[in-house]
Amino acid sequence: MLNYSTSEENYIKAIFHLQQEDGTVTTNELANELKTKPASVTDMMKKLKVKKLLHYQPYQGFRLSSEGNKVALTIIRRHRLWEYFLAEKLKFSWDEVHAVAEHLEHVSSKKLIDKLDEFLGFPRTDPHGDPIPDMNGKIETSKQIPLTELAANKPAVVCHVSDQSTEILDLLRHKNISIGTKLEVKKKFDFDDSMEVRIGRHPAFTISKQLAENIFVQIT
Amino acid sequence: MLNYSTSEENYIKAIFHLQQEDGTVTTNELANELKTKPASVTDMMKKLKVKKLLHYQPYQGFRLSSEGNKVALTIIRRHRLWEYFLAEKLKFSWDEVHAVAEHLEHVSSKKLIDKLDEFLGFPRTDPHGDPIPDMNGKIETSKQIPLTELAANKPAVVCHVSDQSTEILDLLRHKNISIGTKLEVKKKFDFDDSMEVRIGRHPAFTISKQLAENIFVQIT
DNA sequence: TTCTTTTTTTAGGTTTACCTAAAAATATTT
DNA sequence: AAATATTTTTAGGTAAACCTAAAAAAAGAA
Repeated sequence: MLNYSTSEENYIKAIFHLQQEDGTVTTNELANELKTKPASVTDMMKKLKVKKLLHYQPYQGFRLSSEGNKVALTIIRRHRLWEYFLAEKLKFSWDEVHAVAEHLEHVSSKKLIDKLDEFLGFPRTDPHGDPIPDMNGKIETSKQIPLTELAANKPAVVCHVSDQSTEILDLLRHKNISIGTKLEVKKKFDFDDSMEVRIGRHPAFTISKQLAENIFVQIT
Repeated sequence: MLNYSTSEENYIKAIFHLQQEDGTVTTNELANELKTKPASVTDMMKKLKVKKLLHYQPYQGFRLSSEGNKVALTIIRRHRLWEYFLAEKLKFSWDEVHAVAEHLEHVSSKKLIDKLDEFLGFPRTDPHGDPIPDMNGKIETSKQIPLTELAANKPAVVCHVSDQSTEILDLLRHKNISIGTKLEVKKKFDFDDSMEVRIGRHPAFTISKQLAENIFVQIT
């Protein structure tokens, strides 16, 4: 696998994430995600097309080629392993790891990453509950659903929080929810889409629609 | 302290190292060290002068300002802590750490480096025996002398090897010399400046002038 | 000291990754 | 379907960090 610039890597990673939801990604979506201008996106798309990392016809949006996907997965592997390292070994808090990992992920030595993986004991998920691709780019695809879609009285475990702001962390800490928390939805209110949630034998409490949308769980 | 580009950091680091020997650094020396062209060096010197990181009058060579020195020491701190991490935790061999640390050193989070330092147990030297600056940029200045200058029968400990090629590593391994090895010079031969060296109670063996020049020791 | 060589700087060009503004293509409304 | 709005691309420009070639300054030799 060739080496790519930090900028190219950031584009590839962003496309990978956006196409999980959309299938195909548009110029504006990508410009917005990367806080850059549509014209810059078009420039880069031409370059990545020449490098055969993505499929792109002008005005038609784009998606990664299989080579592009492979590249994306190695970047995500680096990112998540560094996040795990920062949280687990250096005791960074949950909401601090992302920003630092954004920089570390661009150091591209394969040997470094594989040895780091080994040193960390081959962790399967990062501190946000996202799965870490293995050496071959294989990634666990567990069916994560937002809390809004969890049926009532189904026991589930929190595996991911999509928003990573300090504000949401604060709220989650207050409600005693973190990755690995086992919970059940007891009741949903159609009026404002809020819900009553219960952790173990504790008394149930209320969660807003906005919060529930950002909490992802796996049914247990 | 401000943030500097990877390129700026590499220039600052190179000047720092060169001025240890020379006091003042010339355009050609620096171009040679960084494998770039003299014209590029002049460009960068102008920029670093504006940023007040160095003293520079056209045609007069340059040296770092006190601010420049501070910056250099934080980069060296990052580099050597990462080298220590790679060797100690990830089990990289001695001659592999440098190349990877060259990339990691440009990740500029102060918190990352201070936490890494703590995680590693505040090591005082990197795997090559070079001292690691502390959080305030203080660096141990132990009088390291090349083996060529060590008087006969003075016990000393190997603290540094200046050349870091695979070839020298190979030779050192064969002779059983590494950082921390305690040795004594038994005899010097003026004809070719070779010397007889003895490690502990083992039989003495010969070291060439070229090798001795690259081995640095501290008297114990 | 003057001439020659070496070193350093200037002038002008390239590439990467951005940008703005305008043109072209596509989508949406009426 | 035509008009309008939005999205995307093109055209042309900027800054960083490099380059080559030529000019200027400094150093060394005759």
